[in-house]
Amino acid sequence: MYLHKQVFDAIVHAEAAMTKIPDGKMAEPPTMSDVARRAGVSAMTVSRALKKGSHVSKATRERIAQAINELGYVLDQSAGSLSSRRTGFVAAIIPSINNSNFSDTARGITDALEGTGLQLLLGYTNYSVDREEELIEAMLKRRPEGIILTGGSHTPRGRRMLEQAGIPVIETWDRPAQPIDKVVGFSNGEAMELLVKTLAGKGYQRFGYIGGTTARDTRGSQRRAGFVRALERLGLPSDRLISFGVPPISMEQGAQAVVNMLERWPDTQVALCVSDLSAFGALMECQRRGLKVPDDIAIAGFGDYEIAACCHPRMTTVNVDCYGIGRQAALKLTQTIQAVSAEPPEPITVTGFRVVEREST
Amino acid sequence: MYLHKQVFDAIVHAEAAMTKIPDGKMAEPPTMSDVARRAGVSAMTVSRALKKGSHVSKATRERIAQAINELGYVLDQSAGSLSSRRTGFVAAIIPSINNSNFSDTARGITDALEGTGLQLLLGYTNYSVDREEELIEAMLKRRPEGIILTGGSHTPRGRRMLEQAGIPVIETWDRPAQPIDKVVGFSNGEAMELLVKTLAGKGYQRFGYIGGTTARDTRGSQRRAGFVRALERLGLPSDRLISFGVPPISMEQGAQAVVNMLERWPDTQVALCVSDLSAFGALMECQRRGLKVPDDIAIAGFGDYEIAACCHPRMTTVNVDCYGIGRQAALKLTQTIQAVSAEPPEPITVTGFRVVEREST
DNA sequence: CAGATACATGTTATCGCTATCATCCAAAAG
DNA sequence: CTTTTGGATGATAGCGATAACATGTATCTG
Repeated sequence: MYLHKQVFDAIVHAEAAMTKIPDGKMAEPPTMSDVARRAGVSAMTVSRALKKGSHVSKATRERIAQAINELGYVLDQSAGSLSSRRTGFVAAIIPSINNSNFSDTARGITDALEGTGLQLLLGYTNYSVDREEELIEAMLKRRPEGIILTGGSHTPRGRRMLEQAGIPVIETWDRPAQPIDKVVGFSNGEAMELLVKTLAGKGYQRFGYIGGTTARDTRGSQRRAGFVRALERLGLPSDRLISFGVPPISMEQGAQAVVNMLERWPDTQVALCVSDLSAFGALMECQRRGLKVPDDIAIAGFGDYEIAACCHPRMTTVNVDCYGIGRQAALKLTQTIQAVSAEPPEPITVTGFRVVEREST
Repeated sequence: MYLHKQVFDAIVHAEAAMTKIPDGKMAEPPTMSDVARRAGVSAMTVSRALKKGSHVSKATRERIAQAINELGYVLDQSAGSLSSRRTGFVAAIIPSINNSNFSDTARGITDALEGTGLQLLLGYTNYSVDREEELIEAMLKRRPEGIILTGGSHTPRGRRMLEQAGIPVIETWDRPAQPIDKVVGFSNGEAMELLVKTLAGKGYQRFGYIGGTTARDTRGSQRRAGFVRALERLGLPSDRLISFGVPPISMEQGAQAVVNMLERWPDTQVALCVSDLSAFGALMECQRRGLKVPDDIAIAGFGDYEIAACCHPRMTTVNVDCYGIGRQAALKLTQTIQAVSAEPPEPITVTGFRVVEREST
């Protein structure tokens, strides 16, 4: 294409990487036929040589390898996919790649995909369902063989596209009331409830909660709801709720929120935070103000980030096995794809969580 | 009669996308021709209707939109790419997505790509050049329109593939001696030198350095080299070097390393760390041991992560504008791609850095 | 009102690869 | 010595879209 070629030419000129053809025009990147011609075989044989497990004689294979090397040929997988109807990748959409539990999930997916011939294509939404819809469409246009999503909230159109895509869909990190297809997740509400109960068991009575505004982050909202529910069951006050900023709320926002909380309810005994990051911000701010944690105020987070195990005092939190969620999601995906004769996997996998008690409570 | 069959087929298609047809096979997803038939136009017109800026009458456009909706059609971009020679995505390869400066760079890229019609495809290497080579090949097989890399160290084969790919290549976060193509980066060595000089100016004399083993993380090695160089110039001892673990070294490793350092050189005045994460680990460990920071020992990091601004005491570090690197890299990429008549961009952009002095030194 | 101009649409020929079937040949089997 | 077998290879026909050109119609220009 014209545009493409210009760019190509410019670079070739700059790098002198490609050879000039007599008439002065630059060479297009080589195709499989070029390789075939040079190796004295048919294109089909080159295709076979590039695919493991097909019958190509050793001699031919070597000649082809040499031709590929000389030409600097790289297979065009898009063309291959079109023909074979297999694109060789799966899509995963997570809210954020930065400083978040979800990147561990992404690692889990990558690791589980290792050796399956499937590659991960990652997208992130910044916690926006609209952005998610865009991403779903962009991914689907490239025909992934499966798709892994975070959470169970999608736009109606996004949901519809997923339902009609004809590929396995795995929703993670949540337990949607109406799953699209398969699920690997846990109840964020229950996890937070467990934390509240555990701390109540240690004698705490006046709980506060710090999180973002509820609209965007559904998992955050569920944690907050779990907080309220648990306290109501225990007959303890559940109205000390600080909503501070747009999710994901940052360390700095956690710091501001805890100040806010202590102004409104100075006798709060323990502050639970929507994530370890805001909890950390709160923890540092308390120290800055000369408050002793946990003696003057206890603090707990959610997610068991590295920071929770490493800060001082070390922080109580809830571990939700982010990496395992990714692994299991990818596993379920590949099992579904390969479920030709084999049993299809369970539609729903509930992953575990556990409270990690440390020094901050 | 004929019409009947069309409608029937179409309905079967639409419904079968989510269910199974009687014979148990999954329905094929609808193609552009299916849409065209249903809308009573040619495939080409459907293609036009899906592309902005092409002339399709309002009435036709609406009929097509309806057909698309009824069939749940999603454009197959791989097929389109093959024909148009434009895949509509750029590849970026970063060392790590987890808790790192590089995810900010990724954000910068995404943001700068907004509205260009180009999508980001992200891969991460876990700091392994071999993994990088694999990723380069995997990406190139999908024919990106450009590729953004972190750093200037690649395997010979990886480098060769990049040179011959015929697309713009941007190396970032570094100033390679022999760039492949374009560069957006800074000298990690100089940045660390500046930090040393700044702190020496405050009176510190006995500097220690904490980093990972030098083999993998080239940027880490460069920072370390800058550390040594700066001290030599100042005539100060530069032998207090702790290499602890495989990069990227974690918070926990930073904690262990600082202990190690204080055992070997108890009179160290300031510990510089390869990143804010290890610096944070060191900071917390010092507090745990009752050391006052910065009075007993000063600590500085590198990268200006959120944690540096939020921890207590707030941490001195070097800000290197990660987000800006991503933005500028993506900008340079799109400029190069679109350099039809316009000037091609400068081959090398040097990004700035600055020391952020806070309470920990 | 002829010719120019712009828009609306269709037809045809690929894009680069792989599925499929056909062919050839040598080694094994009967 | 014929038949069988299976490995090695080639020829052909798409995969689903778009570029490029062709055609037809409406609107404008002088």
